[in-house]
Amino acid sequence: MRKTAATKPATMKDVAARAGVSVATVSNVLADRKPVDAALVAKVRAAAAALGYQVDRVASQLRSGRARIVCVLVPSLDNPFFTGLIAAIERAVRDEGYDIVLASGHDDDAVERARLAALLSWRPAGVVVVPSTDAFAGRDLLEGARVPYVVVDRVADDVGSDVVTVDNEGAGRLAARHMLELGHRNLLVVASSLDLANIRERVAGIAGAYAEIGLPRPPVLEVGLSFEEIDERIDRYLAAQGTPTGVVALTNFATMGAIACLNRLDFAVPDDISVLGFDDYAWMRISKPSITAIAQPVDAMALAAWERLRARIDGVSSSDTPSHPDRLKLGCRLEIRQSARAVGPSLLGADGADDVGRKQTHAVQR
Amino acid sequence: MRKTAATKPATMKDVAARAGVSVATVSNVLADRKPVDAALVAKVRAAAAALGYQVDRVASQLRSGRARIVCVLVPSLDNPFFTGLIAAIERAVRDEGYDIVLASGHDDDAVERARLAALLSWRPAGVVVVPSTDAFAGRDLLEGARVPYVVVDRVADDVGSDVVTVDNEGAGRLAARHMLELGHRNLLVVASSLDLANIRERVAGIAGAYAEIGLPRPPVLEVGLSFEEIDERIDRYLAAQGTPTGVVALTNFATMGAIACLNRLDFAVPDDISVLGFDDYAWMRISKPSITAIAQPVDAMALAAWERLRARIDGVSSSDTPSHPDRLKLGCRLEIRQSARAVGPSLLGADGADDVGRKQTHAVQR
DNA sequence: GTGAAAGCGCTAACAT
DNA sequence: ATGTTAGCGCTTTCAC
Repeated sequence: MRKTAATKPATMKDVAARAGVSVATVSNVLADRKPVDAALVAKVRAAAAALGYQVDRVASQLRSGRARIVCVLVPSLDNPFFTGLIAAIERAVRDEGYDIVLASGHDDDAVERARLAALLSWRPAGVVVVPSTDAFAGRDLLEGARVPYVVVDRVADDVGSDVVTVDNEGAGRLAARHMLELGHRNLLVVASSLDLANIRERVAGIAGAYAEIGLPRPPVLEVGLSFEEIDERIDRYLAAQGTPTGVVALTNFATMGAIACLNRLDFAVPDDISVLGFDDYAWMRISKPSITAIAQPVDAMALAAWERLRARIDGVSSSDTPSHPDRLKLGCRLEIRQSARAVGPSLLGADGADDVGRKQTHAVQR
Repeated sequence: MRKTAATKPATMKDVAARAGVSVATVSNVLADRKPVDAALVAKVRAAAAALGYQVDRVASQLRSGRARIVCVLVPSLDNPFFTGLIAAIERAVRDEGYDIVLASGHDDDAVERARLAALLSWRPAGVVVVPSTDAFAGRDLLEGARVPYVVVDRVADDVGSDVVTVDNEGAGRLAARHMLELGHRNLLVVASSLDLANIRERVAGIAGAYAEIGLPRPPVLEVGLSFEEIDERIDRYLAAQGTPTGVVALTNFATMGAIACLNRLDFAVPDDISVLGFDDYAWMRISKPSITAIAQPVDAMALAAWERLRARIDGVSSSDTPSHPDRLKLGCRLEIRQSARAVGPSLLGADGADDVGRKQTHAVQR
């Protein structure tokens, strides 16, 4: 049995013909735009259902100029932090009739630009972008397109666009103070790449916390993104510099890599060495030992980004003067578990002793 | 300083005017469709660059009838298996000029249908769908839309559409035979939900392997999807039925949940109890002990799905008679690590002793 | 409350 | 090789 040749999908005209009304009426009924006589509404609905008709959003967008597309561009789809962000954006957006067009910058400026150009050619209502590098190679495209957009997570300099980030310095400080409280003087900071501003801010937070109490800033080891690299760099560092009492890893990959390396070298965590990681995933809870970590407010970031974006989208269509760019900085949480233990008396004053299992930096909006 | 009101993006007409040519020529240059005089090409390119012009894909699609959209619908964006699939699909399609419109069925038939209807209204070139349940609530929409589509991973019955799955029964058999080789007579199978055909197939594979050598089929515990549930069900089972020598968990969530529960109950893995999990993620390698697991060929699945889809897309446009539906079944790999250990002599014949670290089921195409 | 008709930005057939 | 023009399916005036 041979399938019939691909029939074209039904159009509004088909529905109109079947219902015995004009296309304008069909449009008004299906979009619930103008009041239409109840009898006609029923006829139109019946005809549409019979034909399995769905409005062609492409034609709709072209004619109306109103897009129901939100583009999301992230540096990588292999990183659970970004896919978590996407999941949260999807939840926020889907009930408002928007669809997500997704792309990855593959951690590369050139790819980012190319993908962004492709995304923008859909003339989306707005875009959420996590730049692949501090260069933010796609910014000029975004500006040129005059589309509402919000930059999330990786924000290098203070430009005039809406921004949602985490309080990275506060997070670093939070991590450092926890380690100080546990008596760690001799800390190693493991960072993916110091080319990323958010990572540098985390480092700065740690350095600040140590400096505040007169301790030298802990050494920072830049380890890259592949597990092999991470393993090798840490291994070499330990061989050359000796073993610190604790490690703070500044990304989820760095956290995994550090633990993998320490396991391989047969260091016991936390007995031989303490580990404090970044990001909070299920495996960190079930891991043995469970991993003490700084949890980033992924859902809140996504929600805030969408809220801001929607405000801009609605603002534009109602010819509102857009308010000034919004810089939102969300606080992180410390999840105290088993991988970091005390190696001596607290190095903080008594005021640091609010150690009840979770701590939070302030959410700062300015 | 006040921004100027949102200027409309440049159109092809603008570019044509600036370059002193017709819109048709602009179109031909930018789409590289017809040969155009070099001098004009240069002028057009210059004008387009000056205006930062990008073709409006919405208008382009409406007019040409050719879409460069691939829709991807998965049951959940919080599951690394599905996000891994998405990542691989993105890599495959991006270089061919397609963009991905993404949606989640949220493990719910009704949501799946609704999201699919929304996706289809973009009139995509094709869609990749992982059904949320065996009911595959969206299938009729897909059929009605006469759009090329391929069903991935969760496939309940043998319908006439392209399908890419894993050899679930083979995977189950692979897992079971490994445990048998390690001498496990007393096994517990932990499944998320037996409402999913692929899970039932894995169970059947395990049961088959045990039956083949005259052993009773291992008990199967259905634990749901939340960690709390998993923990509670396993805890209760162990209390009531006693401790098996080994656990086989049939999804990544079940694997995590099982390990979490055993950790909480202070069972040592693998000394007190062996664990064999499903899916293969970085945390399983770094975990202590590292987790022996069945790895699914996520990238190969995505690639195969796209290849099939593209063939259909191209086939349709060249008025080819579509070939018969393709059912592709890919083999899984066993990653032998530390979480499953021998508890006695192998229960298999000597032919089962090919234990060199990795095993693979056959890739079957039919 | 309903319909006729214009036109969104582009592509493709046709004319030159 | 280049230009002119119709029209994709819809939304939106504007008549009625």
